[in-house]
Amino acid sequence: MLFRQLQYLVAVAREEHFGRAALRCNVSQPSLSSGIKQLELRLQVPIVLRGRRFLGFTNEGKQIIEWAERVLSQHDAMMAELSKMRGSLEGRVRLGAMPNSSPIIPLLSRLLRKNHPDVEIDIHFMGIEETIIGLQKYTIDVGVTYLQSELLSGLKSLLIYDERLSLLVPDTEEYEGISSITWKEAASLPLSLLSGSTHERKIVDDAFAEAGEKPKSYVTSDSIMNLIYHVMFAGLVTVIPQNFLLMSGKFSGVRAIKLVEPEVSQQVGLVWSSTEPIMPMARAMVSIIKELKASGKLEEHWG
Amino acid sequence: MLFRQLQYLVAVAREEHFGRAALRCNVSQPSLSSGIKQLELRLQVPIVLRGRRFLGFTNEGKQIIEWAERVLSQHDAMMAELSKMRGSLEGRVRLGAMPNSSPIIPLLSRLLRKNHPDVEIDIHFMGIEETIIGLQKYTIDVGVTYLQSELLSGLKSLLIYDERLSLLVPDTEEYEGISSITWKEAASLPLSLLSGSTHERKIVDDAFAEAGEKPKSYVTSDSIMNLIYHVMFAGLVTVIPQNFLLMSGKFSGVRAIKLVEPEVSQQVGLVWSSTEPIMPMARAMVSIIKELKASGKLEEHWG
DNA sequence: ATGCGTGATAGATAACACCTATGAAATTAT
DNA sequence: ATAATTTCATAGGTGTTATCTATCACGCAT
Repeated sequence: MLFRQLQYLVAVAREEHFGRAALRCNVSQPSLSSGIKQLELRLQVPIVLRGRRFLGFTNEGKQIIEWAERVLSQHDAMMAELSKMRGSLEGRVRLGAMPNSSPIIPLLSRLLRKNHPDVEIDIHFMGIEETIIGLQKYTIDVGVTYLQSELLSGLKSLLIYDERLSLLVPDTEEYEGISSITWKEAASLPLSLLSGSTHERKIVDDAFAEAGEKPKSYVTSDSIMNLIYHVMFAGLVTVIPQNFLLMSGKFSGVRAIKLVEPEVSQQVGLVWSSTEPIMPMARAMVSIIKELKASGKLEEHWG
Repeated sequence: MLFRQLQYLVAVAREEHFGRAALRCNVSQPSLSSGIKQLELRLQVPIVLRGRRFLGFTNEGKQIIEWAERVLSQHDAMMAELSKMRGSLEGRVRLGAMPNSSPIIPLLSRLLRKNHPDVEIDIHFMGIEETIIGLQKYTIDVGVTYLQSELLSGLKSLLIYDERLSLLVPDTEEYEGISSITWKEAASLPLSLLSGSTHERKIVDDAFAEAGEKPKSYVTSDSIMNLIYHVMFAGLVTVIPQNFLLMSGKFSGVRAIKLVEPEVSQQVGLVWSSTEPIMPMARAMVSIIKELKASGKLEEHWG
């Protein structure tokens, strides 16, 4: 049962703990232990660094894990294909999404649940580069990211929506009646922005740069939710994707103002590996996006 | 032991015969039979059409085979990676090559044997489209084809050499002293050309078209060797890649003449899947090509 | 009919994947 | 220091199963 052993191995890699890994695999801890040992015996190479507890993997082990994940990914895809042939798609979609796409993910999962009630969905938020690596290494099935990246060669993609940037401000008299604002003007306001060197932050910086500004950010955070809270409770303003606010009035005490000169627009879409045949989970997600776009639910979602 | 069962399945698919498949897998025929049956049981789906002999596969079976090949491809890659870690690369390279590249393949296999004596090589000649499909379906590890095809997106490639076309003529006084000839002139000679709608034939047709000619082919064959024989024994002329003849005097009674106006040149290179990490067999072939190009053996090979 | 090829079936055996119970070493708490 | 806890390995037993050899059943050709 080599497949099982590979599953044990990746479980140990994820949990870094034999007991929890066994739990995740629904076997007893000794079974998992001996499974790993059998694997090392058959592959003729030590994999786990063992002192009286889990100490990590050997270099060979790390490589084996990468391959094991690929093997299992294909295995799971085969099983999914089979379940579909038998009637209903079963299994798990591993979705890698950029945080900016967070508000629309529920639309996807809702449709997924409707069309394929037996499919679970694992959502992991990650950066664009990480998403692409995940697709290449088969640790995720599909990604949701910006499409215009150069990194997407060798991958297939499908547009979901255009992301527009807005300025989020407190709903006070200071900003009353303002329906649009230029980046230049915004630069002089008390800003809180996303941190780091992410693609998302770069878009904002580029837009300011195009308006000849290089504003400093009073508060820097890696969480959009946290930025919104800063607008609510600290009187700062921030730049967020429109879709975070356009679902009518889910946040109170804040308002979104259109940012112009320039009007920044980014394509957000589904990305998946261009293998042939297409992995069944990826295909399922693609048809869901198509259904979503055709149904008009997207526009409805954000008014 | 699902892996074994998948191997049984693809063996049956290849051999279309249970006994030979068992032989190939080094197990007895009943073992293989029950292995297949176990697989059908576990996957809950009939795979093989059974009357008192092998009658083909069900539709589900055909799909399962595709996935099985992908799974096993990753499995074999993992095993190869492991053997490399343990000292020497072991396994089998599945090479898909276009027939035109036939003369240089021995150079590759010779270097492969030198660098990796434990690696076997399976050479299958096939068309460009077939090669690309094979790479996508993981039925081959690397391909040798023309590089300028549009179909190569999502694949990695490395130039091996430039293919030039020559006119092959009988070594008689009729063609004595002629060292180059135009496509226009060649069009009026008794031609024998490759058949079909292959990429290789299209290049020849395009060259003639560029010279304003659309010659008819007295003899049409899908074998370059056969075309050469027609030049030798039927007094016809043909268009062949230079490299078929430039290895000094392996064919007697024929001569190659340079074809000009236009001078046709096609890049021939190694192609492989752009997965990450790169499959070990593909990596081995890549480094062999690099070594070959650096060593100057290629130029030496054809004078 | 007779013989041959092909795959399924029967019965026996050895391997092994799994379990529970327990042990040994290291870390943490008292 | 001593005890408790955590963590993984080991021991022994059990049921499953992958494999083998030997044989059978069916189709097909001579």
